[in-house]
Amino acid sequence: MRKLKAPEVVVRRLALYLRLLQGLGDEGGERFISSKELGEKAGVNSAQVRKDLALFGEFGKQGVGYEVGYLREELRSILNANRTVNICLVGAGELGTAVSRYNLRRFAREKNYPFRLVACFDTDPAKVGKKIDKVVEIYPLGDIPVRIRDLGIEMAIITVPAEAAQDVADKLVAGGIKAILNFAPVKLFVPSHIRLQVADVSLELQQLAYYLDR
Amino acid sequence: MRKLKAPEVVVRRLALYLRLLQGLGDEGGERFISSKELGEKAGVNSAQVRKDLALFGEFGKQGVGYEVGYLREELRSILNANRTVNICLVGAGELGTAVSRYNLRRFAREKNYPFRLVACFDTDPAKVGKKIDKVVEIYPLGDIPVRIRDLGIEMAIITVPAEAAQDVADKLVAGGIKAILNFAPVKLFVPSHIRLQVADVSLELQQLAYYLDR
DNA sequence: TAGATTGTTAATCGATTAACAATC
DNA sequence: TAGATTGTTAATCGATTAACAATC
Repeated sequence: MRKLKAPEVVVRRLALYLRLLQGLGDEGGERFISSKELGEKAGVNSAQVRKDLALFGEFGKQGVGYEVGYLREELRSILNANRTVNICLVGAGELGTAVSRYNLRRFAREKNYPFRLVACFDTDPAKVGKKIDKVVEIYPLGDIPVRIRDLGIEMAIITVPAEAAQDVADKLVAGGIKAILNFAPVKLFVPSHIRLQVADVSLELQQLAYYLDR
Repeated sequence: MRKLKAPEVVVRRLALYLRLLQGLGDEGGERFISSKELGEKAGVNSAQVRKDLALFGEFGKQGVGYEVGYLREELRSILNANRTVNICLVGAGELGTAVSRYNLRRFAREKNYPFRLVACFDTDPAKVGKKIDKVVEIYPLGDIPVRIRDLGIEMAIITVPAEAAQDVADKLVAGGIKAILNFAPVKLFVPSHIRLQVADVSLELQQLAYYLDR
């Protein structure tokens, strides 16, 4: 349990480095990779790659680079990608169902995909009791605290309408969730010990639109 | 056509301010809002709000604040939210279909939602020719250049598998797209005049996972 | 006028990049 | 040994916050 407070932007790049290393394949490829090569794949400066990694240890060999397999395992360990993380989804609408299936499939197909969806929640009584992909049950929102505890859920994805999102976030926090990925188009406020990540499609489109005609 | 190169992070906050102002409602609310109030809603420092806005003009009145309706219209103009922007989607799989429907519905329901989905593209011959929500036709990838031109498409959303994403991006760029929102779990490389925004669910989950046990 | 809040300058903070001695 | 590349320090760059005169 490292108590390291790396900047968010560094964590994001580490996740990218890990993905790139995993894409390199176990066999057949080069055994070592330099910060220059990794930087090119990631679209960042080689000094930045070295600095990011150096925050967590000395993983490289001078004159040679980083051993791919070793660095990959180190990053998996740093990012908690070396264990299964149980997640849940709140809001089993169309987007929520699509995201759920996407996740379930990656978990089933990729041996290193660490996120396992173990529960969904929805207010709609017609949906409660049904299952997504025949495996993940949909529970009522009131079950959030029990299920988080009993199923060992650590992170949640919110795909409810904007108006409901803050209330859902509050319930998740009260239930003991540790991190939230929010798809709802609202700014959420959560206690500072809860990690919050934003996946706001219309905000991102609006950002892109700024650059049109420029 | 302002030729202003505002930092990306400022543009993101402007989009957030605009959404907050739109949420305030035309009638009934206060006529003016201070940088302090807007900052609290947005979760940012009041000085930052003033600085962000001051980059584009003098929108406020000393001692009073910003007139809500006026500031909203200015922001809509700055962000190109005051006109309809035609968009397309490549990859009419489950996630793509969900995102498409989400968009179509917001466009239909919210009078100020500026993004209109006018075309989808997919390689699957079984999908080509069908329509999403009975209104948006699915075309083969080869049609990208023609449709971009004929339908006046400015931005694209990519929801194809990782392996296909770079090729799709290249086709979109060749067809004259101006901006791309990428959901595929790969780092894309595009020319510098093309704006690229990332919506990478598994990368965001991986980022969140870092903070577990910390 | 007195109080409030802007727009802007200056101070602070943090992140990126360059440079290079250490060393494989 | 000669060449390459790391880890790290120093230099640069950019973004955030504080402070305040201007003024509604």
